[in-house]
Formats: sequence, C-alpha cells, structure tokens
Amino acid sequence: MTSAKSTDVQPTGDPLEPVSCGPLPCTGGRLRKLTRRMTSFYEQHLRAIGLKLSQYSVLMNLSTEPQTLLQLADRLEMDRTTLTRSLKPLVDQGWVAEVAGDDARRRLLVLTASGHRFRKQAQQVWCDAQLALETQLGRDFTADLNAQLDRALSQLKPALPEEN
Amino acid sequence: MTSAKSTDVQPTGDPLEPVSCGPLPCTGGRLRKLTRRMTSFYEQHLRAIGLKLSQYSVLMNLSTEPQTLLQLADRLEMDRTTLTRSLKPLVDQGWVAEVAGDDARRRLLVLTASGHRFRKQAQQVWCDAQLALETQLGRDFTADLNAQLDRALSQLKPALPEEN
DNA sequence: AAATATTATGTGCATATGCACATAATAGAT
DNA sequence: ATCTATTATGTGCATATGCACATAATATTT
Repeated sequence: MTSAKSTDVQPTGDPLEPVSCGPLPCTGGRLRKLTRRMTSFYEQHLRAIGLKLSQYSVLMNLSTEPQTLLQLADRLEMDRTTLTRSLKPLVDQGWVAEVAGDDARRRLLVLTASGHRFRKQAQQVWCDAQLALETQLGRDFTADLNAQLDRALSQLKPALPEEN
Repeated sequence: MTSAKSTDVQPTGDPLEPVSCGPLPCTGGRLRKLTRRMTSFYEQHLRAIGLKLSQYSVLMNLSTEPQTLLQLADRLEMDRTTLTRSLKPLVDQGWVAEVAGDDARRRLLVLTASGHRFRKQAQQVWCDAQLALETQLGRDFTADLNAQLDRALSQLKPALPEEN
C-alpha cells in the first residue's frame, strides 16, 4: 500500500469516481416497467374504441394542422420509421390521408372529416383514462410526476445521429 | 348571464367533476417519450457489447438463481410471451440455457458459465451508463425520480387478467 | 448542364409488447 | 381410472422501436 496522509483516507474509492457500483438502481428499468403498466392502464380505456395510446397521440398531434412525416415525427419525437408504420392503420381506417405537398418528395398528413370526429370521441375516452389515473395516483402526485418527467425530458436530450 | 353570489362564482365546473378536460397533460405520453430517450441513452453504452437494456435486465435477474419462465416474467413484470422471445437471442449466444425441471411442463432457465462472465462485463458497462445518467440529470434529481417512479409503481398495480 | 449534397421517404431486420388461441403435462374430482 | 381444471408454455397476429440500407426528388456546387 502507498502511504496515506490524513487527507487521503479513502484508498478504495475516489469520491468523484463514485465507488464500484453495487447498489445503483436502474432508472431505465423502472421507467420501462412503469411505462408498461401505464400504457396498459390507458389502453384498458382506449380498447373500447380500438385505439392504441400511440395512435391517440398521432391523432391529437395531427388535429391542428397538416404536417409531413418528418415534422410529425419531430413533434412526437418518435423515430420516423416507427411513425410510418404507426400511421398505416390510421390511414387504413380512413382517419388520416396523405396529400401531395408542393414538393414531390413530401406528402402532407391530414386528418379527414371522419378522423376529426373520431379524434373527438377518442379525446373523451382518453380524458376518462387520465382522470382515472389521477384518481388512482392522487392529483398532487400526478402533477409532481408530470413535472419530474418534464424536467427529466428537458435535461436528457435525444442523442444526435452520428455524422457519416 | 345568471346571477352570481359571492359563494357561487364557478358556474362552468363542479370542482369534484373536474371540468371538461382541455388542458390535462398526458402522463402516459410523457412517460413513453422519456422511456424512449432513456432507453436510447443506456443502449448507447450497451451497444459496445451488443446488448439491449431489456436483455441486461434478464441477465441480472437470472444471475442469482435458476427460474422458470413464469417466475422470471413475474419478477421482471414482463409479459410471459415477450420474455420467451427476449430469451431467444440470449440462448442462441449461449448465455442462458434451459434445463428440465422436476415437472415435465416447466423448464428452468439458468445462466451458463459464459453467461455469468458476460453478465459481469455487462454490469460494468451498465454501471458506466447509470453513472453517466446521474451525472447528466444530477444525483439528487435522479434519486428523486427513482423514488417517484417507485411510488407510482406501488400505486399503479398491474391489471389482473380477466377471468374467462 | 453535370456532378454532388441534402431532403423526404420507404423497406428489411431484430427486438419489444401484449392479446388470442393452442397444446402438453400435472393435479384434482368423481 | 377417467374426466376436468389448472399450470406452463408456445405460436400467430398487430403494433412499437430503432438501426442500416436504399431510392427519388430537390438544392447546391462547379
């Protein structure tokens, strides 16, 4: 062993290099577990109208204005290709349509008339689910949780794709 | 307008039937978004050893003792059938093996020797990721977030499957 | 105008998620 | 011993997630 002066009494761990890592809880694991339960909770309600939670968020985010795939993906912060496939059942149901944009590359996604009607209905159901959730978790706790999630989102920015 | 006395100034909403539901934030949506980012964060680290976060949690939860599929699914609180398929790449890699139990129905899942070695390596990498996360979010905030997630988990119990 | 870069999108692959349905083995009831 | 219920698991389907690769159209450079 090297000599240890009184200012050097922690030979096994530099406090800035915080110990070896036994008891650290996995934040990601917790989050994934809670997300499974939470999604299940919402979808118990949404099942009545045959909608997934992710589809609901697509309908809501399309309800204000037509957007291209990339714009919508950015807004939802979903992978572009995930969104492509999530849209398919909505297009098949006739709730979302693709119209040509001024640029032949991009197609604008728009809510159809029946899409707007369905979105209203879905919003009612979602609202019931959200209220049920807040009843179960408690108003104040839900608000706190939302705030924590927002704060985490603002501090954990998405990784930039590597430049190739 | 109808007359309003000083004790009756909220004609549009019964406070116990909390208004119509315009501005409620979607807790589930936030959670899903954060989970995507968080998973991505961990997997940027885990990619070095070609492991998904969910696979890591399987390895960790198998490291103490052999279990049947159902036991492991309960512990991880994952859908049984999701776990079946998550295990396949781990079995293919030779990290997990299935051995016959005393009952011909159940097979015990066990970590192989190389599985144990790999799990140790994976734990190092995971630990780096967790520390990086805590650095980015702040120690105290991460601890708070973990606590909030735990509390939400304890209050939002999984739905019981319907009796048929 | 031609070559090159960027933009917008699609498809294939691997895994994640959970529901519905199917099967095999054991346990319990008659 | 046989019928029935329960337990443990698998498979098919639909969607979610994101990476790698491919293509078409527009923009930029030379």
